[in-house]
Amino acid sequence: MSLYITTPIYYVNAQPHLGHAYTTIVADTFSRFRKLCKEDVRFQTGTDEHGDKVAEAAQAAGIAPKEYADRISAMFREAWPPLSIKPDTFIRTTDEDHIRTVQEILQKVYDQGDIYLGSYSGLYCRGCERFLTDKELVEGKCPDHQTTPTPISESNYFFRMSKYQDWLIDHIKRNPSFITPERYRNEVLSFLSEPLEDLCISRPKSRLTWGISLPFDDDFVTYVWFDALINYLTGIGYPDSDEFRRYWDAAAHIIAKDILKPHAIYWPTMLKSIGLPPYKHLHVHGYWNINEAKMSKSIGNVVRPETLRQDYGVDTVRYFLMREMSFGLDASFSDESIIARQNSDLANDLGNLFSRSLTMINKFTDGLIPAPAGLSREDKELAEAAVNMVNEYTDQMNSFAFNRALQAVWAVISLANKYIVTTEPWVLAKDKTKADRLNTVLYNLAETLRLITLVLSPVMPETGLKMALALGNTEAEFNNQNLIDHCAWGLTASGMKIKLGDSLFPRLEKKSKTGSKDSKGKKKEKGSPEDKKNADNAANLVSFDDFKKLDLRVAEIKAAEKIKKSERLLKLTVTAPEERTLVAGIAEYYQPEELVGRQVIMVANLKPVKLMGVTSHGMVLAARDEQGRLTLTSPGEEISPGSKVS
RNA sequence: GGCGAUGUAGCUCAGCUGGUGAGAGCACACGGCUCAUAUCCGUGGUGUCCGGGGUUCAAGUCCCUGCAUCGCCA
Repeated sequence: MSLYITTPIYYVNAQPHLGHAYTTIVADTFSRFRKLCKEDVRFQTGTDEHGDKVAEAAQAAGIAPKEYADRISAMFREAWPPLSIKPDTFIRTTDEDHIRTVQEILQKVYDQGDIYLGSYSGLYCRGCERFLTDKELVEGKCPDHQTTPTPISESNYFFRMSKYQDWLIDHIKRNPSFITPERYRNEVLSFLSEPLEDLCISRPKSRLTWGISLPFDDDFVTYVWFDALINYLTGIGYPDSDEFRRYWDAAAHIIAKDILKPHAIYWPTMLKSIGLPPYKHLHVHGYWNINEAKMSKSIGNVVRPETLRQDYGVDTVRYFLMREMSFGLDASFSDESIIARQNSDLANDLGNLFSRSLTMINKFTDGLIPAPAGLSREDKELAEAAVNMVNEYTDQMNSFAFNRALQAVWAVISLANKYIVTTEPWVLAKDKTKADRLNTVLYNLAETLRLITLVLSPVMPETGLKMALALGNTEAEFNNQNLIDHCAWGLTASGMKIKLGDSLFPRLEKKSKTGSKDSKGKKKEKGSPEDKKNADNAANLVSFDDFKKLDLRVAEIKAAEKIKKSERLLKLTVTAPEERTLVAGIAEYYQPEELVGRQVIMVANLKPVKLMGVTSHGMVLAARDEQGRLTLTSPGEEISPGSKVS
C-alpha cells in the first residue's frame, strides 16, 4: 500500500499564516502516521506563483514577478522545518518541469477537442481576478473590494467541463469517501444539481503575461487554477515516472473549504479529460477563528506560525491544532485555549505521568525497568486498555478524526494515573516482600508509556523522541518501531536503563493584558477569578451575556439644576419610566434649562452612588472626543421614556 | 429567494438505526494521597436536551412549524 498526500500549493501573495500551518501539519501528521504503519508515503506541498495578484504585488514591490515569487516561496519553504514538517517534495509552479507538463496536458486536452475558443464579455474585478455577475454587484461595485469593475469583452479558451458533469455526479455518488467530511460532499452534489458551465482557462496576454503560455496560442496564458491543480501530477513525475505509477492511485488531497470547488469539480473533470483516474480522496477542513473572529488582514489578527512556535514550542502547537479542531468544522484559536491545553493535557496529564513514572523507576529500581511477575486484575485492565487504545487511535486517525484519536490516547494516560494511585508503588517500595508486585507495576507503567510514545510521535515528533530516549531506547531503535509490529503488550525489554531528563512540558501562566508572556513555567495558583478577568481583558471582548447585564434605557429629563459648590455636576430628575434622580458631570457643557424635555440614554442598574451629597441612581451616557468636547447620547427619534436599549 | 447544516451543563462538545434515573473534557467546590511539573485520585450538576405542535406504550433521538446561527447556490 502506498499513500500520496498533498497540501494545496500556497499562493504567494501572502505570508504563511495559521491556516497554512494547520493544513500542512495535518498532512505531515498523517504522513508520519501512515509511515508508522509501514506504508510507502509521499508527502508534497509547494507554492502557486502565477496570476494577476502576484504580478501586481511584484510591481508594487518594484521587482520582477519571478523574483517576488522566489522570495515568498522561500518563506513558505522555510516555514515548515521549524514546525517539524517534512515534505518529500516542495513543488513550485514556476519549475521548468511543471511548466512543460502543463503545456503538454493543455495540448493533449486541446487536441482531443475539450478546449475551444469562445468569447466572453462582462464586468471584470481585478481584485477577484474574475468576472462578476450583475447580481453580485452592490451599488455597481465589487462587494469584496469596493471597486468598480471594468467592462471587458474578450476571446478566451474554455475547457468543456460540462461534458463531464454526469460522470462526476455519478462518481461522487458511487464513492462516499471521495469527498469528506460528508457535508462538503453534499455541498458539491448540490452545486452539481444545476447545469455546469464550461471553465474559462485562459487570460489574454494583453491583460496578463505572468503565467504559462498556451501551447496552441501564444497570445494567451493559462488561468491559474488550470495551472495550479496540475502540480499534483508534476510533483510525482507525470506521465511516465515510477513515482507516478506508484503514487497516483493513492492520491489524497487536503484542502481548506475555500478551495472546494476547484478541487471537487474542476480537478476531477480535468483528470477525466486527461484520461487519468480521479484522485482517491479529498479531505476538506474548516477555518481557524481567532478569539471568535475571522482571521483577516483588515482586522489585523493574522496569526503567524513562527510566533506561535516561539511562544509555545512546536509540539504544543501541533498538539493543539490536531486536538482542538474537529476536522471539517471551524475551530477557535486563542492564547487562553492553547495555554489550557498545554497545562491540563500536556503538563498535568501526560508530562506528570511521565515524570512520576520515571522518577519511581529511578528511585525504587535503580533506574532499571524491572521484570514483571504475574498479572493482577488492574494490570490486565491497564494492558488491555493500552492495546485497545492503539486500535482505536489507528481507526480514528485513518478517518481523519484526529481529535478523537488523541482523546483515546488521553483516556489511557488518565487510566495510568489512576493505576498509580490504586497500586501505590511508594507503599510497595517500603516492603521488601512486595518487590515482585512493585516490579510489575513499574514495568506496566513503562510499557504503557512506550505505547503512548509510539502513537504520539506522528503528532509530536520531538516529544516522541524525547520520551523514547528517556525510556532507554536509542534514536535508531525508536525510529525502527512501528504500529504493525510493536503494538502488542509486553515488548519492553526488562533491564533497560532509563534516563531522567527535564519535564516534557512546563506549566504556563495565562497571558497578561499587554500580551507579553512567560513561556517558562512559573508556578502559580491555578485559575483564580483574577486570572479570568485578565484573560478577558486581554481578549478585549465582552460576552453578550456580560452586555445583557447592563440595563440601558431611554430617560426623559424632567428637571435639571446645578449642584451647589460643584462646577461639573448637575442634578437631573428623569422619568424612565419611573421617576429617579441622577447626577451627571456635564455642567461645563450644558445649561440646566436646555436639558429639560430632552431624552438621553442611561444605565439604569448602576450601583447608586452619593456625589456632593446627592445620591445618583444611574448614569447618563455621553461621548467625549480628544479635545475634551462632550455630547449627550440620545435616541434618534423620540420614543417613550423607559424604552430598553439593546 | 432556493437548498442544506446546526441549536444538549458556565465553556467546548459526545449522544448510532427512538427504550433503564441525559454524558465527557475544561472550569468551579470539597475531601484524599505524596511517587510526581502546587501535579494526581475521589466526590459534587433542580441542564425548559432552542420554542410550539404531532406520531408512539416510549423522543434529545422521528414528523410538521416557528426562531436563531452558519454554509453553499442565486
